[in-house]
Amino acid sequence: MRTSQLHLSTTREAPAEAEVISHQLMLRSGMIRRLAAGLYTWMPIGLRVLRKIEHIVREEMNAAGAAELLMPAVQPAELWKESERWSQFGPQLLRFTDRHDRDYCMGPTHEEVITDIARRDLRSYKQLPVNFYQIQTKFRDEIRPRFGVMRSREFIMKDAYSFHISQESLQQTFDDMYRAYTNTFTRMNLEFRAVQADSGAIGGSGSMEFHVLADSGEDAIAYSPGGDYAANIEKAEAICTDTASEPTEELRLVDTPDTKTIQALVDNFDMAIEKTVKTLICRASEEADADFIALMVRGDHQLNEVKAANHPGVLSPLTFATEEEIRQVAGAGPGSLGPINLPIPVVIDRTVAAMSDFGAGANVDDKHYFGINWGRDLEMPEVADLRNALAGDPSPDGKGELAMLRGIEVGHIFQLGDKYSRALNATVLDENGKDKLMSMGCYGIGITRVAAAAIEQNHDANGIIWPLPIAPFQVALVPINMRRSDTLRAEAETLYQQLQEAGVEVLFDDRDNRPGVMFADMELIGIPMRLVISDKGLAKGVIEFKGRTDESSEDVARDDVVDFIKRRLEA
RNA sequence: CGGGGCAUAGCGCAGCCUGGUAGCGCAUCUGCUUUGGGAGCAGAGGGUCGUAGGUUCGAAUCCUGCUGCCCCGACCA
Repeated sequence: MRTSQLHLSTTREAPAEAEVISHQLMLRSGMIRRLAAGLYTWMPIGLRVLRKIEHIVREEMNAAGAAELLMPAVQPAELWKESERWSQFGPQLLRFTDRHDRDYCMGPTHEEVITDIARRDLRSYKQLPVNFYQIQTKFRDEIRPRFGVMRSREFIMKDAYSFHISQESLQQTFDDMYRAYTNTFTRMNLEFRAVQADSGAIGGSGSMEFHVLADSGEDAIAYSPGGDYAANIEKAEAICTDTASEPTEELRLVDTPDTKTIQALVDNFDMAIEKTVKTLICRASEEADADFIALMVRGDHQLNEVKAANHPGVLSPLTFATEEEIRQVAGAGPGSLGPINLPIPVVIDRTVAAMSDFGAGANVDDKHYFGINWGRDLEMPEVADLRNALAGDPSPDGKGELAMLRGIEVGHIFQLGDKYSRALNATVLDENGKDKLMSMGCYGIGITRVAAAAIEQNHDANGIIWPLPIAPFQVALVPINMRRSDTLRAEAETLYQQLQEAGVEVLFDDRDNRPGVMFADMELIGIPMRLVISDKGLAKGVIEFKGRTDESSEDVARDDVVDFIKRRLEA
């Protein structure tokens, strides 16, 4: 392709709205253009990247035995009412009516549609297992679309759904998908990690996320450098190996004016933050014998909201009590809460259970208890894993200590079980001729997000550094002052032809620009290899080669240059 | 949706406080020169200052409503 045909449109400055580097570079390089909040046009150069990503995903899915189909983006409300997600999904589901006043939505995901297909088309266990996938545009009316294409409202996803007669079969396909995803991201030359993930309200035994590693990633990943353990911070178990020491202090009630925060407690009373306890009050679930429930973590620890919401006594989604509600149930404001004389159920984190001689609010304004000890001063409440794991915690697999990484979630594989097959009554006849609910798995890759994540992971001051397998072009062919030399023009055209005939994806910069402009543009859009052809070089019989991340260029004999590039591509 | 901010040419910004001819850089167009790291000179085009109202002789500027966008929170590929 020639730059003159590509509509290459680059800018030196990024629009002020772009915050993260991938968004800035995608706008500057002309990959995408914004239409409205969370809606983007993929310009020719951006679309080439998308197609490359799709191609690899498609090949790996096909290789793993999945069958591609294409479902409608618009879905009828009936199906969603049947699964009860019409009411559960909330405002993230974009709904509208047609001319007959029938309800529809833009598909945010396709469990309902595929399960409907399955219950109509699958009759016998002999047809199982089966794994369908599609690569398709989704719409989720996100509260806050952000970071350009990283979290847009309209995006392209590869979503796959598998159907099984048994858990063993589901597990096997799940494992196949795990390998397919590993192959997929490996082939894209991305640095990634598969991590255990929270399976949320759906339950199920298996849920793994695939994260592209990048310092700017939104998700924290806890992993064991010496072992195989890796988990999303939402899921990572926080282990406490300490046990409570014998009490050495008396319990005492202390006046603590102007001490509403843990930090104030530490500052005003010279208290170690590890000797303080933070109390959070949230709404209780129906299982609890109260409207509210108190959760406690050590002063310097962070409540893990996913773990909290998963606790049976806690209302999901997690809803913190308002200050007014706190006053009603505890008799004091949020700055003076603690376990003693708190008339609601209490759940404490494992670390809190191992504390002694600690301080916490007295449930009276401006008063705290110091020297609290479990067993002596009050009964030990229920203990649970409530906090975020931290670097240095023991690894749950028993191998060494946890370390932290940041990642961008680009894939998720999930064992759904029979949640949707039950709701939509998707059954097949088993070997005894009896109806049996199929179990399901689902497997997603955010195609558009992969493009953004690849940039977050691979860029420098000059622009994008595409990994070769997903680069819009493999080679940039840059002629120097072609307009002044018919010889050079002819040579450049010939080389362009030869590269194309050799199957090389080459972008020929045929604009009448100064060299600096062309170099800067080719680097900004991130083409992995560059060939510079000039009269000067041709006089010596050479073409100049430079890799996108190379410090300097090297001369390659004109006659060898096509083979040289082919060898590079095969490497 | 709650909290904060912004809206002036395609992009980045100044002007607003203290009302009176709308400006700068990049980009675009023309001409000449230049040509191995985002050229120079000369010229040109392009803005109902987000929108609706109000105050005023006069509003980009002051006031009010609305809309859009960005940032922080909960959600997710």
